[in-house]
Amino acid sequence: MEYNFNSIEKKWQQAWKDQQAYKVSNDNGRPKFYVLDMFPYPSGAGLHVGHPLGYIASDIYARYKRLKGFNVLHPMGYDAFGLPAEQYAIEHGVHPAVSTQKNIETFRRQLDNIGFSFDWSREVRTSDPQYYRWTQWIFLQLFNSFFNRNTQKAEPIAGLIKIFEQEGNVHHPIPNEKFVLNNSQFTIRKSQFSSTQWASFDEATQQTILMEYRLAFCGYGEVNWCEALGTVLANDEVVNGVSERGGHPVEKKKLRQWYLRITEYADRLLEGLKTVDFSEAMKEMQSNWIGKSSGAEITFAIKSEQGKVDHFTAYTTRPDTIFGVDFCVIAPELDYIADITSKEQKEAVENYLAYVKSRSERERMAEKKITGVFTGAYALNPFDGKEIPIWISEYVLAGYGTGAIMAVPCGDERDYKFAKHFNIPITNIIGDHFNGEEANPTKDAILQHSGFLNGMLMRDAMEAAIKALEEKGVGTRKVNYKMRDAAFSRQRYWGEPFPIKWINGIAYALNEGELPLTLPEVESYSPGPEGEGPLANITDWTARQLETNTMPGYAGSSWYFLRYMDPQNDEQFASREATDYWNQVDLYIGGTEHAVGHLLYSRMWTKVLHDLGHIGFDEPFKKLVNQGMVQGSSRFVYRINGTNQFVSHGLIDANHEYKGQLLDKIHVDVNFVDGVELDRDAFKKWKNAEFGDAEFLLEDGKYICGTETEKMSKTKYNTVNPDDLVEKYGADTFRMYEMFLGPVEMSKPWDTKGIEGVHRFLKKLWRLFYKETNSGESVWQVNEDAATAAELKVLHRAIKKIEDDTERFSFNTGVSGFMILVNELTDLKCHKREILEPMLVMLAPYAPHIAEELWHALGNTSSVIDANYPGFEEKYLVETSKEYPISINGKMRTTMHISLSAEQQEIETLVLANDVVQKWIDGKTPKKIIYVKNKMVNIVV
RNA sequence: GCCCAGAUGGCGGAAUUGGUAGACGCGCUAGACUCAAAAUCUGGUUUCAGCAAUGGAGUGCAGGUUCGAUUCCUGUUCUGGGCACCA
Repeated sequence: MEYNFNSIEKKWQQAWKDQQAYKVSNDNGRPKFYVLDMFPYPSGAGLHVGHPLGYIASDIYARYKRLKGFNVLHPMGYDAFGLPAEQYAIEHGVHPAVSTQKNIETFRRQLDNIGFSFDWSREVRTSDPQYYRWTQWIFLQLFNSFFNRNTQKAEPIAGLIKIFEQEGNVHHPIPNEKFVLNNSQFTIRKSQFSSTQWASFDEATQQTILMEYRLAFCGYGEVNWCEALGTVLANDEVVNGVSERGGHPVEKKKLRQWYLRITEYADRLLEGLKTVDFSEAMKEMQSNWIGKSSGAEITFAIKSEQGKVDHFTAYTTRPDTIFGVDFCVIAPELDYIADITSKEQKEAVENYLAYVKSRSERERMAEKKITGVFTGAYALNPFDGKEIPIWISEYVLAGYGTGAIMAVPCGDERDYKFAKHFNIPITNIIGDHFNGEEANPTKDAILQHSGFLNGMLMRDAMEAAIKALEEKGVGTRKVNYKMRDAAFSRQRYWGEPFPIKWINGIAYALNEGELPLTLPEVESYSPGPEGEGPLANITDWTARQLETNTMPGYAGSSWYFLRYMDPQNDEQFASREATDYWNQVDLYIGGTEHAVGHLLYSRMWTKVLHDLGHIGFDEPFKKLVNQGMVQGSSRFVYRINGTNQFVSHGLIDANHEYKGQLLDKIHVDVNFVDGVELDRDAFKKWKNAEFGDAEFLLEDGKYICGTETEKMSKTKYNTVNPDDLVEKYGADTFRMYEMFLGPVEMSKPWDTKGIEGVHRFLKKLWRLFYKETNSGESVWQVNEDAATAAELKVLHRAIKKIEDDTERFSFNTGVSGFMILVNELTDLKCHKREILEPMLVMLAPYAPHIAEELWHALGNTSSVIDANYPGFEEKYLVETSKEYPISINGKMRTTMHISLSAEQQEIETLVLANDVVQKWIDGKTPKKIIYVKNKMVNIVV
């Protein structure tokens, strides 16, 4: 028998499928373990070698846990709604459902090649009506709930209505402080209303107010509008002012949009991070995104010519610096600017506002010039009445805090630069801490020139200042967040329809019985009128007054981990029994790119479902592992400009030329390159029209390519298809090699070269079972002899090492562990069942096919994947006698055989009895003898 | 600019709590088998000096703590990632 991996792998993949070997039941008496991969968006490009990295790691862990006696849930599915399929539909007229189905089939075929242990009976697809029915249902839960700030959790909106009927909203103020209700009958101060007022409101007014509380709500707001994509994007989908997908420009636009009131969960999302096992980097990304800061809002009286506006409010995190305020700055978008501008400054202000308007978001972010204009008005310092000029500048953002700041140039770098630029005098309140050259944001200075705060340490003065502000009624303690409510609608076709009906401008939820509201067929995927989605083109849809937006890509992915627990349930999104049993995802593997998108949204949805009593846990993922990116290792050829001559990399001059001639640097398909040496014939055939007559200037008879590490992509010809590697080396080799590349978390460039080594290892392992004779035959050579102590030692050490490595996700050293084991057994000429059988069980998570094949060859009838993971015995791990290094004062002198069973005391005796040691320490009594971790004995004289 | 992570042979990377740095693999190299090549197997492979035994240096750079530092501390350089007018 040769190691014919292709037939072995096909055979066992089929067998596992036939036996439904990976089908898992909800509760089979064993402890549960939930291993989840971030499900893929099935793109048309198929898998490259980077995609399976995380899947292989999770598969190894899932299989390992199964062997360890756990009931393991390890499902897979598809994030099937999304922009690319729709874009493809617009360009090629193919229905997104059709292209998505085709892409899924490709993905599935590629995944199956690698031998994963997914329970495919639990597959979910977010675009399946039986799935998105429950996405819509959860949306209705969000729509029909509000966040009760007093209990800090989501509660049904029906309860809020009862409260309004009894006491108005005194104890439940409208979350948006800027909200103003225009009602002809009542003037509502600070958006507060009584029970009688509530009762007198008409339906429209009541619904408008309720909309201000709903966790999924509709409102007008500035959104990130992408003209090229014809849709709105969430903040995390915009990178540097352009869309994450496609890199199209994004502008601010006011539109009616659906939102998730995720800001209400800011604190709990932050708190929850303490209870989960995510990397520090990941936690930090999330908490930066939430961006909690605490400080105070301070009201400044305004002294202006017109006198129309008598005060404004600024937000600061440093109320202790109140006496260092030398000017105030308000955002150009604020509506009261015209009312405070003086006659003299009117023209300058108007010019400035026009200038700001002319600048795009992108320019503003890219340039960061210091610009601004004086309004002619003054703010009065609430404590000493000092007149403070009020400026307008684009560096103050309207959307954060109050859109107005108090500027303290000696303590804040931006304020300092602004003051210098406009020659505003600077007050120094921190003495020597301020050198006049740059601002110093310290909190450890003693305050000066600060009225009643003089002599106080800044960190202590914060509290004192807030107290004083509150006592005077000119300020309050205030917490702010950078995070905004998440835009939750898209003017697109390929997404979940909202289960919402509009009647007289009021949004009403559909009944649960009307779900799923299925996506209708459309004739064209182009946008509807006035920035609306394609659904607005359908007469029947609009006649039914249905919402024409669809949900964004992250809707379906915010809860899919729950559906896997009970995927066929058509009564509920998942039974409480199932969610109680499977509970949190014990191990979640995926990339960091979802740090502030998917991971935050799914955490929020989980919390809402928990608050409403639908599930019993409020964090979805117990442990998160971020796999690193696999980068492409690109190869280049260099053509002399204007010729068909290609110059080998080593012949190129330091200034990237060849004998003074310019070179074109051309990406070449990495699959034609062996290491760095180009397969010249394959290269010519590749693009025959262009390179067919290529001539090569060689070095040592070879054409050497240039290399660079870049992102893996088709256009750079640096993608490697796993199918090809599986075909050539087998899935087991491919799996182990992906792991062998390095730690799962680390990003690394793909290099196919080393795969031979792993393949050689598997062949060597095979030869422990089958001996190749000189005549070319293979003979079964496993015997039933009892293992020797040396062999058992080798085995048990390997069990311990590989188990440890697997537990701590160090799969690369785990693979090394197998290599060492096989090398040692080969050296020992050990072909004993007693040793080889447990080895196969350990191997099964890493290389399941070969393990299964040899397991059956040993005469086992049941599958290796149902075996028990071997345990190790301590006694085989302990060295009975070992060569110990002995050092005197840290300087190593010799080695000695010492019995390890001896206690530390006995070792001292042994050491001191040794003549050589006695000579070294020259008859002196050692001060101490340090016995270090079974490794070294050090004598300090 | 701010925050985080990292830097180890020709290469990918090991060293789990401070204890003989360089496991394992690639590559290179010598040898075996072969008419030959491929495949396979065996040995060598941090570097400098030496025929060798052996000795010196060595984990980005400069210091420190320690009998002993890749590991801990301070400073510094570079690389990767994240955030970026959030007051």
